[in-house]
Amino acid sequence: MTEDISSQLFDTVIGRLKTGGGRMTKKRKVLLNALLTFDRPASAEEIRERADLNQSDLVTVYRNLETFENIGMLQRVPLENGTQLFELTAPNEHYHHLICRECHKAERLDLCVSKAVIGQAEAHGYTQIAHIMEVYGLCGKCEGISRQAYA
Amino acid sequence: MTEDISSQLFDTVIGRLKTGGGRMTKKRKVLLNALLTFDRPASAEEIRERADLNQSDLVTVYRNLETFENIGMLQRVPLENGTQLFELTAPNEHYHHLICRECHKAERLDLCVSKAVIGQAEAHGYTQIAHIMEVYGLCGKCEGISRQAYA
DNA sequence: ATGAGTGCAAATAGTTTGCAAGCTG
DNA sequence: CAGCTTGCAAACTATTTGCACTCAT
Repeated sequence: MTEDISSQLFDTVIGRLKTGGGRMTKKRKVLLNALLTFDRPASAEEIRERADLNQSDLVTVYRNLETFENIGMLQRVPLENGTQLFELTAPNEHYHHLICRECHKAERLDLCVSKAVIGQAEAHGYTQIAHIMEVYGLCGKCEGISRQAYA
Repeated sequence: MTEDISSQLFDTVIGRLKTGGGRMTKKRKVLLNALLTFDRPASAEEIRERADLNQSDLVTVYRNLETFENIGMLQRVPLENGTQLFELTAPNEHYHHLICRECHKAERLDLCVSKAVIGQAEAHGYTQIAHIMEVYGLCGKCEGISRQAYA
């Protein structure tokens, strides 16, 4: 993720917030910048830790994440255990990931099923269609560690 | 889901349980039968309500679901809100669904991304690969209802 | 000064765990 | 009768909500 793309995203978020009557507070700016430094989806807790948001309430993080989601710039990524990660995205884009179930390292997958999926869903009479697709595994690093643990 | 397939699944579950030292209790039998009557993934609560498991503890439901999962005969289906549904499957099979986010009605999708997904994951050095893919929407019926509600 | 944003505390909800008691094989 | 299974109560965790206070516009 280059500088350009980051600052572009930043500006887009601000623009959309203002359009919706939102404000740009100090906390929100820091939170947004923290989000931009991730090259993978991150948990609310991780996002707070990053940057100097440590003395912010997690509630604030969640509320801002929700706000970003509402303006179509944030994607929730479900994990196998029912919790979720969050990732800033270009407007109304979304991605699929290969996620290590240990360290949460994630890479974007080069795979999109939107067309097939939306087609089938519409054929069944569904509207407001959304979908998730995530791949979980153990990355090479974590596999080594877990092997050690059980040795 | 025909009788044959159901009873076949039933027998397979029992066989695998016994192999693993498990027992066939009354509750477990009822729970299993309840699961078989669903033609879609269902929540733990729904599963308890079905059949006469009302006076069983939800804990028991969860523990049995876990047991069935451990013998490779149950799939967890994540919802958008972080909760999950459960579905009996043939050994180590899994399915993808089109789920109504209101009534939880679900249909199996005719779509499998396993090969593409596993290929990419292995190329990245991952092991123990699993994946989820679920499609959410509003079914025709629920769309009508929600339109009424906001009218 | 209006109302969006924040913090604190407390509530939720789904799910899991500990332990004593009850069954199954 | 050994130990898998169950129930009850309580813990947990991520997330959400209520309300008073603060800050951006």
